[in-house]
Parts: sequence; C-alpha cells; structure tokens
Amino acid sequence: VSELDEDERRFTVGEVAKSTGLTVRTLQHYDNIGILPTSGRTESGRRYYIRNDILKLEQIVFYKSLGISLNEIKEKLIDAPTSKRMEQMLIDHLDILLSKISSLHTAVSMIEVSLEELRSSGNLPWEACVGLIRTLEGSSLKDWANYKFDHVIYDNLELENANASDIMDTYLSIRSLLVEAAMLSKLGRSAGDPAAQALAKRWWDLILVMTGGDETVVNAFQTVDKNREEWPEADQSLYQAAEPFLEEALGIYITVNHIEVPDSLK
Amino acid sequence: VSELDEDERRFTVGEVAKSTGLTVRTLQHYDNIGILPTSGRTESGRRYYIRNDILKLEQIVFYKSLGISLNEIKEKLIDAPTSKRMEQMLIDHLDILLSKISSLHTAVSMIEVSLEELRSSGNLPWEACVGLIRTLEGSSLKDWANYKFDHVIYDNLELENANASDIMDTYLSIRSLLVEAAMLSKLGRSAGDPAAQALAKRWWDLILVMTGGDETVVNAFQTVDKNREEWPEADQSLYQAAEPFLEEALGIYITVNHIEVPDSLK
DNA sequence: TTGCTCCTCACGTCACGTGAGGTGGC
DNA sequence: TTGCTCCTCACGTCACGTGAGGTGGC
Repeated sequence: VSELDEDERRFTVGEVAKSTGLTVRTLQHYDNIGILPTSGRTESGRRYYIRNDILKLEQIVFYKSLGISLNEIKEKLIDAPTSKRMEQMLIDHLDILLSKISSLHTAVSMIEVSLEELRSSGNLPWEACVGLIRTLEGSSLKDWANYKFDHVIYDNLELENANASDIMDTYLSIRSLLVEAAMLSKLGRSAGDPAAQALAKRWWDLILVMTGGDETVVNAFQTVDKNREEWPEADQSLYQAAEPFLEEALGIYITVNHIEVPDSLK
Repeated sequence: VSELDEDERRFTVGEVAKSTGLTVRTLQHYDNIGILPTSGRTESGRRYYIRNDILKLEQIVFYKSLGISLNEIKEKLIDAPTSKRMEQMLIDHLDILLSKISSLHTAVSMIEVSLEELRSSGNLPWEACVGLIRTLEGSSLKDWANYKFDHVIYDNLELENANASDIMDTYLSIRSLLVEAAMLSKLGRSAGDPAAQALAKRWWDLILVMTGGDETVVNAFQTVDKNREEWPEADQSLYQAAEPFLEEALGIYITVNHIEVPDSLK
C-alpha cells in the first residue's frame, strides 16, 4: 500500500523545479513539445507529475548534458521502465560518464604539457594551441550519443563493481603518460630532454608499481594491458604516436641512471 | 627571424577551421560580433589569422565549454598575452578542469549507489532520481565561470607538479566514499546493511593504505586531510552528511570482523 | 483579502545553420 | 576552363527567457 502511495504521489511543477534545479518554464516547455507530457491536470488545470515522470526527466537531463537535441532525445526515452531496463540505462550512463572523465584527463595532460612548453620556451607553438582547442571541444559536447566505453572498462563493470574504479585509474594513468609523450614528440622535443626524462621516470615508476605492487593493482594493469588490442581506435593511434618516443626516453633514462632491469621485464 | 615567421604566418579561415574542428561559419560569426576579429584581410577581401588569434580562440573555446555566453567571454579575453599571463590562464583552466572531473566523479558515485539500490529494492525512490538530476545538471554546465578549485589542490599544483595528481586521486577517493555514504544514509539504509558494510570495508582499506602505504600516498592523504577545513563549502556539508553514517558502519565492520585497530588510529 | 503559484499566448534571444548568389585563386 | 574556397546578406532554428494579463488555492 505504501509503495503504491509512493508511485502515485503527485508533485506540482514548482516542487519538481525546486528539487531538480530546472525552471518551471523549462518543464512547461517539455510538456508543450511532448517530450515530457504531464501525467495529468488538476481540476483547475494545473500540471502534476508522478515518480515515473521524474525517471523520464532524469534521462532527458542526462542526454541533454551530452549535447543531444530534444527531438533526438524523444526517441531514446524509456517510457514505462522495468527494473531491468532502468538498470541497463544506468550502466549506459556510467559508461558515458567514465569516457567523459577520460577525455577530461586528456585535456588536463594537454594543458600540463603546454604549461611545461610555455615555461621552457616562452611561448606556445601553433600545434599546442590547436591541440588544446581540439581536446577541449572534444571534452565538452557532441558525439557522445552513441559512444560506448569500448569494453576496456565496460566488461569489468559487469563483473566486479569494486574493481572497476581500480581499472579505470590504471587506464587513466597510462593514457595520461601516452598523451604527454605524444605531445612532446609532436612539439619536436628530443628523448633526452628534461621533460621527456621526467616522463620516463613516471613511466618507469608506474611499471614498477604495476608489476610489483599489490595484487589488485597488478591485476588491473594486466587487464588493461591485455585488452590493448580492443582499445578504442583513437587510443590505438595515440599509442602508436607515443610508444616509440616513450621507449627511446626510457632507454636513455635507464642508461643514465644505471638502473638494473629485472629479467621479468624486457 | 624564424620566430618572426612563426608569429606572422598567415592562416585562412578554412585552415583554422580544419585544424580546430570548428566550422568556417562559426569563425565568420566570431569575426562579425567582434569577439575574434581577424588580423586583417587579403587584397581580395579574405580573412586571415595569425598565431595570436589562435591563442584567443583557445580561450573562447574553453570558456564556451563552461557554458559562458559569447558576450561574457568577450570581457575575459586576454588580447596580447605575455608569457606570464598565458601561464596563469592555463593554470586557471587546469583548475576548472580538475573541478569538473571531481563533479563527474560525484555523478559516477551517485549512479553506482542508484544501481545498488535498484538491484536490491527493485526501484528507484524519488530522492535518488532527483539527486541524479541535480548532480548531472551540476556536472554539465554553468556556474563554472568564477570557480576556483579552492586551494585543496591549487596550492600544491604550484609547488610540485608531479605530486598534484596523487593529491587529486586521494581527494577523489575520499569524496567518492563520502558521496556514497551520504546517499545510502539519505535512502534510509541502516549502517549494518550489506551496501553500507561494503562501503565500510572500502573506507577501512583506504585508511590502511593511506596511513601505512608508501610515502607519497601518506603525504597526499595528510595534505588533503589537514586542509579539510578549507574544503569547498559544498564538501563541508557533504562531510557532515556522510561522517556519522560512515563512522557507525565502520564501527560495526570492525566489531563483526574482529579487526584489531592499531593504537595510532583512534 | 492577500500573497503565492500556476496558467496561456506571444514575442525576444543566443549561437550559430543553411541556402542564395557572386567572386577570386590554382 | 574547372573546381574549390571564400564572401555577404538574410532568413531559419533550437531551447528556452521574459514579460503581459489572468485564475485558483491557503
């Protein structure tokens, strides 16, 4: 009985607006264009909403944050959500959020390299500026619509929830290094350059932690590395752009600092 | 001489559009409303851009990704950037990106708790839906304009670049636990609930790593914890909403699993 | 009775998109 | 000569914002 109450409880536009942070006008607009018709009207003609409407609203807000038009959103909406469909929807949302975080990390790495370049050379070359614009554009809107986080993380989200964020962190650490290496290489730095050597040190430290650290981290690393062939296409070309430079820098780093490489690492 | 070349080299609208991913029409629009006037025209009346224009364009794209209107952006732009001002600008951008990442992590945590709730109870209560909408709204647009990352991370970015991402990671781990605890508490779960106990385990594992792990991590933890009074206001109330619940859950966890608490931890 | 919330037109706005018709460079 | 890029009007569009004038509930 109380669950029925909960499902049928009525909310006014004002209440929905206040608790979601949207405006009354926006909700009226969504009703007018039919993307979120109200469940009904009171005798006096006022709109009211029930819990299911809020579930739809959640979807609308989410897709809107990806830059999708209201017309396109209309077709994606789940009207009468079963528990299973709701679950799948939330997992999809998680996927997209994780890939957004990943692309923000890329932007952070780009800015860090740009800062280093600015400090050491006194100005930003054309490539760095254009690269910044591209990543910022990419991290803001558009094209997220049909994006799936390409199974690197997705598969493991399904398996073991606790492990997912470890894998995510590992993936992001590796990606950051790759992005910075690719940038430095594009900027024409040599592998012996201080910035490249600092990067080599971070890369080496990461390898040591990843292979010798505690079990969780090792597993996460192996999961990410093993699935490298299944990385998104953009990451494949990132890897190819960064790898030679990173290898060369690491070679110099190991020689200069007289580091003994364990047999287990080639 | 070659640096002069680099600074004076001319680019057509088409070239700029292609390399930045913007459209020609957008660049024409920015010229028309005066937010990015071209450096000049060719004899035949065609626009051309030089490197400094690209620096301005980078700023425009960045602010636009925060949801700021072109009119407001106009007043923020740095016209003739010195190396020092450019550096400060990039640091500001970094700050905002980090806080965006932080708010995306909040959204991820909210969805994870919602998934757990959905799986165990079969539907999403009003509070969870509304909470999702609020965080998604917050993580997408608006109000980032005057945001500073409140010195938790900012101060350390200035000091030692290599350390910044450790501190960021630590901060995000702690915040995730707090968000999830606050949600569970709001959903009316008891501290003995399986989900709460899973959270308590993660909290305890984190404490062990943070206080007994390697030096870098311990330092990062202490930096974040020491500055807790300087956390952003939103985080303060988050902490207050989560802390009692988390303590209670941890108490049960320690008792049930017969864990010996070292003297160094109260 | 007095705020307060809510209602429906209907026009305004912001950031471009989209042809329409024409010109210059390789 | 032929694409191709670029030019300037000028109207279209998308997602609401913003009054204007009026009604119902505590």
